[in-house]
Amino acid sequence: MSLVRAGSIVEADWLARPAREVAPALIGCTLVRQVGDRVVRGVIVETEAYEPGDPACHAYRRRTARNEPMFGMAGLAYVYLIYGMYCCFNVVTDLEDVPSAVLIRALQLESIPPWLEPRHTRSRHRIAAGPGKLSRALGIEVSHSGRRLEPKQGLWLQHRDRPWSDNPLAIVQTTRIGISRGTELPWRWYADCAAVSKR
DNA sequence: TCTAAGATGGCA
DNA sequence: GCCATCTTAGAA
Repeated sequence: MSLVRAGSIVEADWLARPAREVAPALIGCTLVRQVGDRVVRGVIVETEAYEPGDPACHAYRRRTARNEPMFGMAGLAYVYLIYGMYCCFNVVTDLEDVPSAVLIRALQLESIPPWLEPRHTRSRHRIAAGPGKLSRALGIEVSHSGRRLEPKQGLWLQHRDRPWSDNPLAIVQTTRIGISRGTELPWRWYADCAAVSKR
């Protein structure tokens, strides 16, 4: 693994380990979205891990066209449509052919995305509180699935900034939300703040 | 504060 | 039918 500098871009090799390790490590990192010349940044405050052998993992049964990116190299995006109207954004982790990913569930946004409709910007601190709202806020769609997380794609990750490292929020580990199997696995992490989907 | 149900579409 | 969701309405 390469040396990690505060604020530097997260590279694939840093993500090439089990999702249950990456998920808590991503808390405090920044997700950056660029559309044209407009940039929106948000600190990741809530994550969930999905791994092989985990009945809640999309790749639990078999490899399909939808879950294909989960089998790919670390550092890819895995995005899927849920309940017909929302997208969920995941960061692919671990080695190739080891289907695993981290669901990014909430961000503490640095600024209000200028492209968002006013009706979605009313609850200032909770605009990206929840995976569906997060994807809507950043304009992440299924078409991003399988793409690398890098500036060239307009979507990438940065390591924790110095301010976070100097004064980190407490990280809570608990069970995952919105699933019916694997409910006992404690693979959800969040930083205790208002931007989290649920405490 | 809580529970229930509707919107809406791909997937197994 | 089931969903790694969110919002709104209505009960309590």
